[in-house]
Amino acid sequence: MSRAFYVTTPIYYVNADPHLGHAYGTSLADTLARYHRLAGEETYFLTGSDEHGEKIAEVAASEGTTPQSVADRYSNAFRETWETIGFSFDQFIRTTDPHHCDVVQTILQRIYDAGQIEFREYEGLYCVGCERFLTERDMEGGKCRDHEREPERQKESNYFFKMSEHFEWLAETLEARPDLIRPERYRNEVLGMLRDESGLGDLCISRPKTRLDWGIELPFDSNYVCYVWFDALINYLTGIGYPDGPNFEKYWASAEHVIGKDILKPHAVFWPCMLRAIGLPPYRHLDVTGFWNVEGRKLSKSLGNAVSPLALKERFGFDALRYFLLRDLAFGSDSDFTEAALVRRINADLANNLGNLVSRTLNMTARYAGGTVPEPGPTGPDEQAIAQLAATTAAQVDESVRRCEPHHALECIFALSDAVNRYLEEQAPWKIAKEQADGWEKRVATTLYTSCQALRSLALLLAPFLPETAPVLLERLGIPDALESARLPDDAARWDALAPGTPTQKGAALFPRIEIEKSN
RNA sequence: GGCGGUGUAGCUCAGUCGGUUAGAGCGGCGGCUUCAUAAGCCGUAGGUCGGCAGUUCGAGUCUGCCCACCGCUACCA
Repeated sequence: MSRAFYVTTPIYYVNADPHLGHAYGTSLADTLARYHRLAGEETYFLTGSDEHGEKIAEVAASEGTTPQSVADRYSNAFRETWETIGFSFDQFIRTTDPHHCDVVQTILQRIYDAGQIEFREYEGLYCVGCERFLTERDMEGGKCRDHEREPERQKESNYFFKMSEHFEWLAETLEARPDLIRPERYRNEVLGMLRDESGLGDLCISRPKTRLDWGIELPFDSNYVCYVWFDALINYLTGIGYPDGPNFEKYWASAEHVIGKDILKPHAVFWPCMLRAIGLPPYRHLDVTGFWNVEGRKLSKSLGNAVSPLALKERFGFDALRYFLLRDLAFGSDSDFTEAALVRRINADLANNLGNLVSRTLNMTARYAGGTVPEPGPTGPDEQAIAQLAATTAAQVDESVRRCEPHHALECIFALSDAVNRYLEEQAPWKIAKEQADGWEKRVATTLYTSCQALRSLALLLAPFLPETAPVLLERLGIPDALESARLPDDAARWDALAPGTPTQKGAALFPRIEIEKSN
């Protein structure tokens, strides 16, 4: 029985166009999905859009249009961008899909029947300008910060999910499963939230329609709609056919959510508690990413420095961009996106190291071996060392990907490429070919054979990270179908899979070097 | 304020259970080489491991205090 793998991106809130941060999270999930597929696991990759809630209603009101049309516009922008880029998601879910709304209502009713939802009257300070209740933080000198007016004391009744009943269980679960939330610092943060109880209580899951009607109606009270987070999180279940889809159990048991650090609390606290109330086990991993700054500044709508993923794809190619994102951001930390750093990374790793290795290997194969993978002569310790390193690298990549450390996986892969460059330098087949001493042809053949095998390993290991480039490389190695039957990590460690006699093609530069521009 | 994190070569960062001369990549500099994308390879950088004190035979690696920056505590990936 093959293993399963289920990965999700956050569902993107439809009040802005896709930017670098969205592209990063989706690239990570896409890479994980591709890796696990190549590892022979039944993989399901879900992304989508989160479309309910006040902010969308506000945007619609300000534009004089309907929330649905705002949601349609941005949801399409995300879906089309992701399709253009070529992400390998299996489904693009929308929280306004009728099926999703049905599932949300089913779950609400079930939790309600189980006594996990309570109707409570709430009295607080309501700001007419904000159209919401204020907390102390929203006020200064007794007035709303935004509107500088005194809020009114109002009563409102709402439904609350008795979330706090699950906190003890959640804390124990986090203690028992150190890799549930990773990197570890975010797990610690969540434990902190649970410990000091600052502000964390039961979760208000309703909004009266008099205030907000853009949401899913509560099945047990048509005067209310569901709080947007409660609705949104459930997409992760809807997407794989909850409650009775044939694959639901299989996928849910291997669920892995990729999120940004800004939405840690809903995913690390609300969601596990909700799942427990629903009667489901928690997800397997929550992978929390850091943020990208741009040229030293925070990514922000008001600064207008949001970087369009499509524009970057146009200029640099998506494989290169994605490589930079996954390589340069230590998983979990923040990092700075600069064009200078991007160009440096592309040139140093993709052009000089990998791309040039491909060029020189395939060029020499054409020149000294008639354009086919040569029949090797006897191998020595140098060849065995390369083969050994490929095997080690495959194992390291597997481990790193499973720990959600893409930067480390890539570091290992490029160390292999680096080692092959050095190996070539030591063997110097061009020199041997020139001197033509006894048996020179066999020696050159052995060297080129070894390099070609290494390129094959590199292409397989890179396939999840560079989905456009890896197939090109495999094609040049004369094995265009290699990915169809490949199994990572073991196949990347095989050293006999590229048969002598296989025709190779030199081709153009895989990643042309980018010359320094004075654009900024 | 509270909780947490970070501070290691010019830049980005690794540094497991404390132990010989503190590492990598990039950049810079010098040399070699020409199969290759002016790419590659070799050598080099002498950094008080934020500061002070302590524990120890011995601390970047543990303890305390201090300084700086950052995150969370408030539904922007």
